[in-house]
Amino acid sequence: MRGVTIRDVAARAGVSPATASRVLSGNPATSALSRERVEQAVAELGFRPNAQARSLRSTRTSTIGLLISDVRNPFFADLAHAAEQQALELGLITLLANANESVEQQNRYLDVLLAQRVDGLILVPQGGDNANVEMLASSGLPAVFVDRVIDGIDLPSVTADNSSGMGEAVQHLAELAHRRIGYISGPRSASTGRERFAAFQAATLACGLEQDPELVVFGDFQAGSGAAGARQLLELSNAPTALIAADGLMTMGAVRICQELGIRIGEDLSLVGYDDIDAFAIMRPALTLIAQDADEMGRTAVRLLHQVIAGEEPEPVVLPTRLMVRKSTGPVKTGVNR
Amino acid sequence: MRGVTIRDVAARAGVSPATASRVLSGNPATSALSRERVEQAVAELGFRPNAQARSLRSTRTSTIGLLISDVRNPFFADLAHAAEQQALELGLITLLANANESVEQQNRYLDVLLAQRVDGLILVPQGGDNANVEMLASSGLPAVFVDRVIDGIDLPSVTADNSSGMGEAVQHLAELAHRRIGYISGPRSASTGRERFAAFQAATLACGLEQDPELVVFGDFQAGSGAAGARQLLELSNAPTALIAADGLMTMGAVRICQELGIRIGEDLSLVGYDDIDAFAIMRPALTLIAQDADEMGRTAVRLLHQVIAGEEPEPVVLPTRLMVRKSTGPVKTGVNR
DNA sequence: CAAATTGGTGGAATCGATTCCATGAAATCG
DNA sequence: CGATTTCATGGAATCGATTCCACCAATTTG
Repeated sequence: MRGVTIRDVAARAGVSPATASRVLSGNPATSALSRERVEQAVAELGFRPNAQARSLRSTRTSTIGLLISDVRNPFFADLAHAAEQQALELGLITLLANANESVEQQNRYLDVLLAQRVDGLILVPQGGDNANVEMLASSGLPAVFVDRVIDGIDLPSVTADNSSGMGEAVQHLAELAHRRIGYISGPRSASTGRERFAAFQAATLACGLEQDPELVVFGDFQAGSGAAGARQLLELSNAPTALIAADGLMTMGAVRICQELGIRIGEDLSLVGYDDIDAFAIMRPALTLIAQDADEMGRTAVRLLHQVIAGEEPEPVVLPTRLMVRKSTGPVKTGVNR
Repeated sequence: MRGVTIRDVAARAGVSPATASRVLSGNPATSALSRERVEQAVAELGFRPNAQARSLRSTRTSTIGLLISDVRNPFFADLAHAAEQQALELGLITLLANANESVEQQNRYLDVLLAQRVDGLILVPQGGDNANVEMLASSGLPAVFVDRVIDGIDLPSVTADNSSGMGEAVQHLAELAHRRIGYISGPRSASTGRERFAAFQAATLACGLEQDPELVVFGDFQAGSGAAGARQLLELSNAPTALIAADGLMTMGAVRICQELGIRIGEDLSLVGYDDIDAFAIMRPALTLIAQDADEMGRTAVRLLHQVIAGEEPEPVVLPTRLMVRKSTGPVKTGVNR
């Protein structure tokens, strides 16, 4: 069954490999007769073109790579799903790779995807060692950044406005009379980590809130660090009355810790999460959060990449973020010390 | 930068392409001198071997395909993550593809992955049109089923014991005096859907519970169908006092509906979920659920595939499932009609 | 010291599909 | 009706790395 080549097909159809190839690639310069005979031979032999051989010659693979930072993060799962569907519509196949929030693994997959000669690459860059990403950018392979960018590397990008949603969140908490807001930040190595933190600082300053460095802890966008950060903040002698976490997984970690410590979210503590993850809607209390549109981000990334492949130079796209107020935030409790 | 071939490297190093190739593939029949010169040339030119050309000749790609049914289902996200890490340890690169619970899309990706000449394939088969899967099985390409199987197609598999956890769950509910248990089933097209349903029926029979066909609704393993199913069951004139959902996403849908209908989970209604998803642990009340080890399943699938690639014929592996009792199940309320 | 082994090397064939180029037949035109 | 264009086709080169085979030099062995 395996090892059926186009030569076998051609022989069976009584034509040359050249003609068989033309039929298979939809080249119009083929007669109805040979088209029919080749198609029948293909069916009879169960022929499957070897993509390697094909793209070796034609230098196109109709395949794009999507290198995300964490499959287990629902935000990226959604993004990947939307991107893949959009790619399918454009006739592109998506090979998904998971950097697992590790630069080393990112670089490894970068190598693999380049070696696979994908037609283009969508990348959620990890911070740290950028050598491979720089190589990618200068290689001329169509590529776009999604969600995060790397300063100094000029590639088209789709990102979210990391500032406006955060500003709304801080203002919302300020209006509820919170003065000390704890912040569980993403890593400084990620642009999203830096931008959200900067937005947090700017907003607390603008609202005249306390700017105590003790109120900020740095995590790595994974649940464990969110938990550790929340614990550290909540065990402060002068603990914050509200908490903002900078991504979905760290939010989950923070929630877990609140429960362990017996802190009632929405009453004893106001919590603002990040990312509009399904689970956050059905939690009780439902989580107030900063939402970004993962689906739109995924789709846009593919469209941008498609443009780059077509030789265009698309402008960077910045999608909005917004605060969704639900039940995990409330007025600060005055006089009651927990 | 692009288009550097091994010929360029060889020329720069002053050796033949054959020697350059040997150095690059770690063939011991190379002198220290040429090894050094080739490596330097590679570095200077930024040479990247073309995987297509390589595997065209050597028929190995060191790449495996992992075709899951839904990236957005945390169970499969966990499974994919674990599989990928295990593959990396064995020196294999995982290309992840997402069937999106659709046979058509599964078949499309099956074509692509075969054309990419992956060394092996791990597949969560969709039900329905099996033609492509049969083709796969008879093609001789190393392949294993994970999570689900297709009857009549003899491939090594890693599945969960869909029976024991379900049995425990029904018994647990029976002990809490529930007599009418609603069941939100997976599709009959999936082996897991069928097996869990069969286990549910067997267990209700064994425990002497009601076997009303009205108590069973069929979903498609996605959140929407879980919601629709839960609504249908809970709006029954003679509604069940307990609900079991057959996968994680349908469980989430069911929870959402309970909240919409104002039904207090764990008090008005007992709910047993499926899959040990992080979110289920931090929900209030924490969900009682049937847990399977997604990580172990992913790792085992890769190990099995590795064995198949090595020419062995591994036995099917069945992993245990177990009931984790938390707070969403409680004694049936007698006398109180909601 | 001749013969056999070992080790490194280069030339050339190879993997399978695509595509350039030349060719011959049919169709169109002046 | 001869000349030109169109069209389908086959032969052969090609993509880039691997690997078989032959070769030569250096070493070891009888």
